[in-house]
Amino acid sequence: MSHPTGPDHSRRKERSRQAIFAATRALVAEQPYSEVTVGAIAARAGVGKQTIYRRWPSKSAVVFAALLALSENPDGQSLTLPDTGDLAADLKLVMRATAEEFADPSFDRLIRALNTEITHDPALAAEYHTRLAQPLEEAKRARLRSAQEAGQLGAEADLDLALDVLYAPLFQRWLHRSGPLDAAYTDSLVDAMLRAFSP
Amino acid sequence: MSHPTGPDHSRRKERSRQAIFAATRALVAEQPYSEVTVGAIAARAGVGKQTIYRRWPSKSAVVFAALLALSENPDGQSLTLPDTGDLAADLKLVMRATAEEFADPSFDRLIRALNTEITHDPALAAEYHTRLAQPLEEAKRARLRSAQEAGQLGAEADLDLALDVLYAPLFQRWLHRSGPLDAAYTDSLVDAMLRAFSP
Amino acid sequence: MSHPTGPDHSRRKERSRQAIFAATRALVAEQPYSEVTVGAIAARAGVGKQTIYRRWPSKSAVVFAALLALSENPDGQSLTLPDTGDLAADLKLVMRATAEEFADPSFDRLIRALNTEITHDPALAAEYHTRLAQPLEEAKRARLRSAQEAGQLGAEADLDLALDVLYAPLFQRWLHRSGPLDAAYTDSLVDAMLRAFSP
Amino acid sequence: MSHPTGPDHSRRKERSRQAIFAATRALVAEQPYSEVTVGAIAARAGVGKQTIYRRWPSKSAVVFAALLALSENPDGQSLTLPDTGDLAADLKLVMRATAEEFADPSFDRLIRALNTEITHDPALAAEYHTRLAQPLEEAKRARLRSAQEAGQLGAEADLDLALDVLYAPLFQRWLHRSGPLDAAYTDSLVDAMLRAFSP
DNA sequence: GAATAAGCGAGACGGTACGTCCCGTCTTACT
DNA sequence: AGTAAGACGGGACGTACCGTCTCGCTTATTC
Repeated sequence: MSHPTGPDHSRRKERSRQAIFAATRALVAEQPYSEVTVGAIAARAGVGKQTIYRRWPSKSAVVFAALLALSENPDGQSLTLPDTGDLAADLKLVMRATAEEFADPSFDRLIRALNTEITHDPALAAEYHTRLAQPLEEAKRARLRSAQEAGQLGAEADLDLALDVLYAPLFQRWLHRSGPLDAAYTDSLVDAMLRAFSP
Repeated sequence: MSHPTGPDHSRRKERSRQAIFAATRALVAEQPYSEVTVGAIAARAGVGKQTIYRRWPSKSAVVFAALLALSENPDGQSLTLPDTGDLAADLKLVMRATAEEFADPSFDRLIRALNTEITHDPALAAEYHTRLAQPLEEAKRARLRSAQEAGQLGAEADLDLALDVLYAPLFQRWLHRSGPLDAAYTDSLVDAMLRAFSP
Repeated sequence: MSHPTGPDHSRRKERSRQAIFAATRALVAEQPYSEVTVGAIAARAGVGKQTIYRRWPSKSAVVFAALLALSENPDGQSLTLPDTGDLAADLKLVMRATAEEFADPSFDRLIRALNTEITHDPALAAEYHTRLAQPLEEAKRARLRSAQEAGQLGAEADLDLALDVLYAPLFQRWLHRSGPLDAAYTDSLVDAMLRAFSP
Repeated sequence: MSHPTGPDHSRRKERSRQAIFAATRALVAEQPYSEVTVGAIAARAGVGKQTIYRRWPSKSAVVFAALLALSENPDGQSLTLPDTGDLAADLKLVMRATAEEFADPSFDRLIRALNTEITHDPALAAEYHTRLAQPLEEAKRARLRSAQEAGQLGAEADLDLALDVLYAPLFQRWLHRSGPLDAAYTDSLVDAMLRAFSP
């Protein structure tokens, strides 16, 4: 089973691919996204600019691919959220962890860059949803479904809506820096969601 | 009554100011934000580039000012939301109207541009909150407070959290284009919020 | 009397023009012509690349203009060759001086570069002839005409042909490095020309 | 009898060699020399770039080799100029023929390219003289020597100088396009040379 | 006749210069 | 004094080739 595109320069290809991703992540983490240039990525990766342009059409696409490659689960095993039986406790734990991730400046810059890109490019947005957001959402939905089956959520509860109610306020507060991402806030979101969707 | 800046050039100043804002809004509405340039705004407004740079430090600031000027309530009268006494109906009406606004492509582009800027620039974000978001939020909060006083919401309800639960999912769905912004969705958000915060 | 092309930024313009010419001459003199780049000229001149491209269409044109500017007689006074009455002595003197000029490595590189350009671009060749070659040729022709009137050259002698016979072998020997450019050679050219065109 | 370089791939080698030369000549004849690229030669010849770089160090060298291969006398027989006993007539004939060769656009481009290369690269210049120029010059010199022995040229005449006087003006007029390469001009050169070097 | 290894076509690679675009500043002529 | 116009120094863009490298395939010889 060979590629139809010609000789398989796969070793060099893979090496440069990883170098490009590493350089991209480093640069996006250490300076504002708009000041990252394709030339700088190439130089840091020890790669010609053409090697980047041959594979991706724009800076956005490279950055996006670099973040995807970082986040993707390579061995196909699916994510699962903790399930102790105590829904409120489990959700509060997970949301506090999420809020903490956003506190890291590098991660913050990376995700802001990613968010800007998917905001302006529907094609990237679609790929983002398929490859990153959906697997994560599915894990969250699975936890809610388990709670629903245990009678902790209403039988008719719209679990997707419940997830929106949980996560959208957190995301928005982070994106607009409109308030602290602390445990009090995430806990109150969990409580509100439970009041809305309990039986 | 002259300005403290010297002889009275205020008429010219005001004329060019309005021309710049009009040109900015037109350009941002008709093409991707990143392709709008200060040079193009100046040319369209029939103004020298320096006239823009003398007043604002960057493209973002001009765009932001143009949007502020558009949205601000010039005569100081504060916004109010409808209050028929039926909280659910009033909120559903308002949220459907909000969702419809987002459907307009020009408005969509403008708000995405604005959102990108405030996402990356905390100073702009602060100004945005003070001058645009807070007045609107205050109007919404006032409506909820009125309902709370009428006993339609719990006495202890956190009204800011309630607003987040109502609006953040709507905003996120629009920003990420993760689903239709239809009445079914906005209505279900109102219902969820009411379940969570009713007495 | 103003330029029709807009505001007269003539001071800056002239300063950058001279800086570009100086940088060009320095670079062409110190390295092979093909390794001189427009970017390097701009950097050395402390000028943006666009300032060069705004004025000349290509590297060749800049180099050519820089050499023209160097060689042109700014105050309109015409060249004259020595005229002692002894034609052979005068010509031998002039040709030895010409041969010595070619011995300077910087000058050599500059003239080779110029020669390559006019060899490949008829438009440049025409300009070269009008502005550099013809004035010089006219001076030489005038010396021969003076000799002709003194009866030292045949009345019917084709003076242009005589000039070709004098200078073309010198030029070719230099261009192809096919032999030494010494006094013996230039003197023998003068002698041959005199034998061919004396009465 | 095998080459020292290993197994005898000489047939393939020779085929690709000829393909490279043909492609090179075609490309140099049909477009400006500076726009001919090694990649284009390789593609036109149906050959990998490495096959070219393995054999020649640069584009110049390939072009030069292609022209040498074209012009060289493969069977070792030496050139001879016509010798009817009438020196003036013989030389005028030969020079008219030379002038006509230069009129062919393809030939013109080829020779200009060759000239540019040998102008800038002394090593190529040396090879050019040894393998192309000298055999031709020797033939011309032989014709003059024959005339000298017949008493048609002075016994002391410097035949190399005579050749320079004949050919350099023709070459220079072609190179700089400074006048028509017609019979009147070539004839007048022959006449001038004869006046200068006759007994 | 199959195994071996040299050389080939193809073309991706790291790198450099290209010529263009736009930035934010500066200069000029005009009002 | 402040403006419209636009040239300027600077720097990133995305492209074209350079000369090198790696790959799989073709050949021709060797066992």
